[in-house]
Amino acid sequence: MPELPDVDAARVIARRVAVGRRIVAVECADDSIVFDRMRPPEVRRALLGRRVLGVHRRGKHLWLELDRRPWPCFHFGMTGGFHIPSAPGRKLRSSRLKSRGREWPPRFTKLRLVFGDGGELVMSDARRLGRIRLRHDPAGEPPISLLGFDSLLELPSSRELRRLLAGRSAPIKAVLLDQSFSAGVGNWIADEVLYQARIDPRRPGRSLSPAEVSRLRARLKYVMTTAVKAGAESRRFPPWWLFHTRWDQDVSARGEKLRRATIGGRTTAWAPAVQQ
DNA sequence: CTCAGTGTTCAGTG
DNA sequence: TCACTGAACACTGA
Repeated sequence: MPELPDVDAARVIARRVAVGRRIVAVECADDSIVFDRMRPPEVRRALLGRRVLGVHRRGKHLWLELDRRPWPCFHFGMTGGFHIPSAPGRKLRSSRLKSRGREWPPRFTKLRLVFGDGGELVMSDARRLGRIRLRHDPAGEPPISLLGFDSLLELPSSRELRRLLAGRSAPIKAVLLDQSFSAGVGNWIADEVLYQARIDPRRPGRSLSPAEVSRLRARLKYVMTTAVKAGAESRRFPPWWLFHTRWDQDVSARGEKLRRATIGGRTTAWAPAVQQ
């Protein structure tokens, strides 16, 4: 699920159900990997009885602001995410919905928060690469303090971006995936941005011309804002985006032949005819 | 059974 | 010390 647009959608959901409410019950899986060596009692002690004052995001990290520290911080890894109970359906149409999709709490629930008004927020994670941590100053402590600029909210100027890229010999795709460079860029967004900026993902970061850096910046801003606006609902992305064909087609929607290779440790799709 | 996967971290290397 | 690379992590689903 999670690239920055998905995480921002989770932020909006959490804001709606949690802000202004008090946590009246906490269920916590005994999973010292996802909880980063914490045990359930420590988690419960920090959260139970607290009021939620806000929800914050930086890059792909989220945290809840409570009326007392420490605060819970969430990272979704590859398969984590927030869930809320589905709206009370009119008629529960028999077996189909029961087995899949609508079970509550969801399979792989790691943390379940119940609020004073009866609302709930669950963090689940099948693959267990996500993390839940407690921090007294989330933005000031690792891992969030180690992030680079937020790719949605604080894009540097082209000039600054050129400076940041100057020392980078890794492929530009790998640089974009580096969260200490541009926080929030994930695999498909890196490919999308490079496709739209017409830059070969294998190019060393430092080899980009000023014009290319400007295009990169503009397309990063455009892809992020568009994807966030769409609420991470990919059906609403413009039809010509690489996104729609990058996993399973030989050509882009515009008819350009696609090539795939591992770059920066990830499967990368690009259109050599238009990306140099 | 095998393999890839929307992400990060760590060890080893230059 | 820094930057880079690739393996490891843990599990699902095709």
